[in-house]
Amino acid sequence: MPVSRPELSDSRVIAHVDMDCFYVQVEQRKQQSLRGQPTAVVQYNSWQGGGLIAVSYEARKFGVKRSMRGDEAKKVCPEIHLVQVPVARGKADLNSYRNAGSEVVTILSRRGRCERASIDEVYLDLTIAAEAMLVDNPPECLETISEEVVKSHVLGLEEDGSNAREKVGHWLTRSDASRRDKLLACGAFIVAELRLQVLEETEFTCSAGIAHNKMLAKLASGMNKPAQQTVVPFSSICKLLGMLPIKKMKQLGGKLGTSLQIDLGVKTVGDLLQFSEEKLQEYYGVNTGSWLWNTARGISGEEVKERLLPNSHGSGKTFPGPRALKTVPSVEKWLSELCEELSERLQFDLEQNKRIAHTLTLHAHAYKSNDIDSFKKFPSKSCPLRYGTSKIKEDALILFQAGLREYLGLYNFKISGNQNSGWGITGLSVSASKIIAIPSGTRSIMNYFHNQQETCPQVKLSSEKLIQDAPLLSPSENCIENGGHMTLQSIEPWISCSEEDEETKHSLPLDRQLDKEMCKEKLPDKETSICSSPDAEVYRGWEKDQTESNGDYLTEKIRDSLESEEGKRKLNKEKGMSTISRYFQSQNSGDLLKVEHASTSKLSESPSLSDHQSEPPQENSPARGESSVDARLCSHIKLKRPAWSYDIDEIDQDVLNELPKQIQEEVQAWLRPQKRPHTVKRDSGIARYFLPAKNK
DNA sequence: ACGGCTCTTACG
DNA sequence: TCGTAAGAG
Repeated sequence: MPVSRPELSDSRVIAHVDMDCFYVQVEQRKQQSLRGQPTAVVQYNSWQGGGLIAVSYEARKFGVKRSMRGDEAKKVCPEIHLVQVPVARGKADLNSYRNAGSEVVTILSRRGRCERASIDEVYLDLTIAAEAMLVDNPPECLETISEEVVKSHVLGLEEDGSNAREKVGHWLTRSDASRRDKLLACGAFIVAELRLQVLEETEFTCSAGIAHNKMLAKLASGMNKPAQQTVVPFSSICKLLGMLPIKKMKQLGGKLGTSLQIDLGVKTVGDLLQFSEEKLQEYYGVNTGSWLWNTARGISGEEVKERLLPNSHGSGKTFPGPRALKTVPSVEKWLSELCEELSERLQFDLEQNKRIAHTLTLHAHAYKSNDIDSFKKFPSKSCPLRYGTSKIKEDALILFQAGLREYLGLYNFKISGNQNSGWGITGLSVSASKIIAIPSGTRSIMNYFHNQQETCPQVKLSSEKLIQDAPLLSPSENCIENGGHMTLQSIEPWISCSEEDEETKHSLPLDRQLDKEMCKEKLPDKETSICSSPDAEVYRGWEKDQTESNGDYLTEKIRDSLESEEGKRKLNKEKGMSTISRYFQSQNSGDLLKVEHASTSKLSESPSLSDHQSEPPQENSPARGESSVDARLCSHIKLKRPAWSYDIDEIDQDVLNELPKQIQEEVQAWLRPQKRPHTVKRDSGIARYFLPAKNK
């Protein structure tokens, strides 16, 4: 749902740049003979010639549309060239487009804050650059203006006939213009340059909108395509929105827009002006109501975020109708393909961008026949993400099984969980999210762990969560290995190592526990992470040697848990506790819990655990005031292997009492599961538009 | 029982 | 927090 943001400045210079039929351009660059030809990119789908996902402007003239099938397109445009999307592992492979998108983003980010909005779109905040230009090199002083910028469209200028360029040129260089208009004019110059650079360096054309906010820039970029740009002066806003069909506004293309039409009789954005903010809030809630009110006036304070890379990676496939997957093994097979692609992209992201994803999520669409609640949705499930293709596969399958069990219900799962009776999977996807840049430098790594400990010493686990998520925790938990060195050289090997290597030797070298359970607030962001010295540091692969059994162990447990509710509860407790135990271990409460120590591996040969009391200064040791905690944490991070299971009765109350209060509370809460906090249903509001139309 | 396949954001 | 839903392209 859209949310209103206060407008911080009304003279920002914001651009939206949109690649023209991007996939087609990528294919045309690859195969130059397609240039200028009516062309479309089709997605592999033998049914009716595949679905079009991008259509060249030449083909559009013939009436070819996206969301036509290949066969239809041929009918209206027999000359059309249909190019197939690359296929890998039995599914569409969009990597070439992603990479091309990155090329463009790199160029477009040169002049100001840049937000990658999708594979082929970015927002730019050019305020600073435009202000600077206005000071140093104002358009009114320019002697010549480039072809590209004089081709701009300026809303509100009547561009009738041949003198359009003259008028635009005049508007751009007017010395008596308002400051806002001058800033936009500067923006137009900058964007024209950027677009030219994109063309020269990538061969791609794009269109752009230049305005005072994202909403208007986006609107404008679509007004003159392809390969053109459009400016929205302040004075043109009213007219622009007054005419605009409500559905054309971003965020109003779906149910909300429909609801506005039906419930309020609104046809254009301008029609919204009649309604008071309160009225709109009454209908659509405070946030959306305010957003609508502001939107009608062309007000949008949404900022351009600095983001050049995606926040998540996903890989999915649909299995429509008769192709639905009906057995667990077939699901496993496809899951495996999807996980391979995902893993590959994660490795790539790691190498290229030094980022690590922390959460793995599985989504599925399913149907089941002959059941009361056959409309139930397949629940999505997530767990900590462990690097390594086969680990991802393993975990994804576990997530799937957990989801399936929940979807089918205990009874049906037991009866038919494994055979094809009554259920089918029509869509599967795995995705990786919570992608965080690896802080570089020993100090920042130390800081990283330290901060996490400082800011969130409490293990954030509610009993509710435990029960819910228990079976979903990672079967094998990694421990943290921080050798104190991190260099490119040291990171490369395990990045590029082979599958076997990866599986036997390298797990993800990051603290999933620490960041996930101890301290989400203080994850290193641009401010806190120190990008200082490229000095020697290592993220060693966290060894693993307790893995093999764990996957099976978990599977067993799930199976066991099916036998009785009691079994289920027990399992949950164990899983939750193992999570807590990991924390305790890193807190150096070795005797608190009885753990099954796995054999040591070569990585843990260094200083022994007992050193932890004394300062174990490592090379490049933190050696700052707070080093004691750091060092201790690190030594544990380095040496301790979290237990997979332990005996709950072994918890020593005395030791427990020594723990920080918050931890104690968490443990107590776990020992005596508390009732859920009663969540109050939000004041009814009128959530009408969320309901299917017929229910209204 | 779908156009496929991604991706982001907001909410409870 | 996780899981869901809407929305965009």
